[in-house]
Amino acid sequence: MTNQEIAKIMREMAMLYEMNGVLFKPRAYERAAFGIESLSADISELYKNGGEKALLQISGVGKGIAFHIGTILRGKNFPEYSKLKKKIPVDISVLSSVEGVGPKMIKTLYQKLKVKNVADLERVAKAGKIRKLPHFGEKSEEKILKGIEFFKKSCGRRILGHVLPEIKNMEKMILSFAEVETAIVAGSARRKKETIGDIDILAIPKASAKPEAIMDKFMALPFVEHIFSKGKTKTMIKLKNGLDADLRVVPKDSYGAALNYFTGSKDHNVKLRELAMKKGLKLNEYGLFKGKKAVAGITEEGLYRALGLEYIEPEMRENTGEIEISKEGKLPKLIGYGDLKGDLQVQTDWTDGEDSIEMMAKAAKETGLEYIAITDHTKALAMTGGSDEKKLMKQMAAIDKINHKLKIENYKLKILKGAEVNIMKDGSLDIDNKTLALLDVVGAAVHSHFTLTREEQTKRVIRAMENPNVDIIFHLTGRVIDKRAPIELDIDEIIKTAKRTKTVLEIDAYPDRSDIKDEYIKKCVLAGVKMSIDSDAHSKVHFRFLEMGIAQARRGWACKENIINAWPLEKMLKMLK
DNA sequence: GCCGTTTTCGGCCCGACTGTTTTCAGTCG
Repeated sequence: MTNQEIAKIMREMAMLYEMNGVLFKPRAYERAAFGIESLSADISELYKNGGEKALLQISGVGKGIAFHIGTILRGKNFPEYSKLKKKIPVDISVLSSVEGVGPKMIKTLYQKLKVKNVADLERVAKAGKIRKLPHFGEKSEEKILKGIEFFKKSCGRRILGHVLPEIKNMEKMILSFAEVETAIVAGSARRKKETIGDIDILAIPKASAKPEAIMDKFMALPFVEHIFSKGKTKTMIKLKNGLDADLRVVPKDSYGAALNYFTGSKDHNVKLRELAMKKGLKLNEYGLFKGKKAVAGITEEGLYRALGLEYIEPEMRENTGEIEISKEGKLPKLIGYGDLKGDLQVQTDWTDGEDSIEMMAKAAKETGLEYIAITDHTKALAMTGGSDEKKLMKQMAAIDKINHKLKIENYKLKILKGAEVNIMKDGSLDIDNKTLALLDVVGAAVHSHFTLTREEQTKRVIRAMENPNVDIIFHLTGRVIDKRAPIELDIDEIIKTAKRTKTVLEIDAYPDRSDIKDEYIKKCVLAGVKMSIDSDAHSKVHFRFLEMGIAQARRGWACKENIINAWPLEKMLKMLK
């Protein structure tokens, strides 16, 4: 069984207990589900090697839940689950994903109307049966139907890199309202998660302005599809692009507390509130209070300070140890959004890119870079017109010429010669070593045989890393979010080999890839393995993706010294093999 | 059922909005 499947059962358990009015267990199971979902190791593997004891290291999993997971993994019945499920045999996970439908409602709908799934729900709602139930009415029924409609066309979470321009645009529009003093996007977009489920926006009204006026303007924006709820301080809408957006308006004195609250993550916030409580304080979105007196909350910095913490960057706020380290004053100084000096993976019209070497170089310069490596595909990737040794030699000569030209034009940008060579099934490369040795930057990548076993894939990539010419492994796991699963790899073994062979692991910033992911970045930082942040640009407009790569690195707690292309050119080149 | 700078028992984050009632439960974040 996969981590996802186990996590799903834990989440269902949480809802089943919730339905039955059991206290505290729902939260416990939810936390266990979250812990399992964010686990990098395979839970069944963990159990096989270390038994129930090994499961205790999963956050939110204690003796009780470890025992239950053990039972499930041994293929046996999990008695409490079967019992509760028998009482209310419905598709809880799916039903609860309908907006506005929760555990208690699911229970009532099953007991009174035998609703087991979304199709049943739609049928009874359309038949007008729901409005006749006690505590339900016409409006609840309409709300459910609307929820089903959105459920049907819901596209789930969206890749942040894809929707970020729209989000920034929306932020700008709200900022332009006459009544708004300041507005900022919070939530998972501010934490720069790979994907986001909705957009949270915080606005502060001008002293003279009424919050209602801001709400009215917000709801009148052209991209609003539907209004879920509207109040003086909180409005929830659905956008035409399918995303939900919440706007909250708070007084100026609460800006820091509100921004912190709406940025999340939920777990980070809970931990902060617990910390406040232990200090005899109360934290909510309006401030940090001692009795009725606010002691902090105007700024986020002040809020953290009052809690005895260093300021924690939004990208770190996941309650994965950042609060503890912050207490000790030992937070890493994360790489900044303006810190990149180069980009080591750039494709051009020599293969599957859209623009010429010179156009890419000039666009890179405008982005603020000092060097780029041209890394077109090589011959095994025939569909891209990949280079063979001869074409690479030709391209190297062309790069010399363009570098010369840029120098005369006083463009302070250096183009490096590189390639994105293919790692073949057996770990060999599709370009000979003699030619690779002539390149400044050799990136190697898996573009085929995605379904080999974990052992085979690991061996294959390790062999590539052992090649004395391979400087960087590009997009290590090969995943494409929502399209292709990552290849199976023994990450710890890969990181060990990277350290031994001085191979750099890339953080591919192309939004669909975002590869390697944050938890692997954290492992690299710990192991002292260097990384690069590359755009994987296939067009001159793609350099904007570097922002997403930096975000990913920050979520993995990486600093400037961990990222080789944040270094000056000479120092970076010395690092390469 | 979990967890620990109130530590092996006794707590467990906090508030907005809605709909159906008329003081609050359910849902959401």
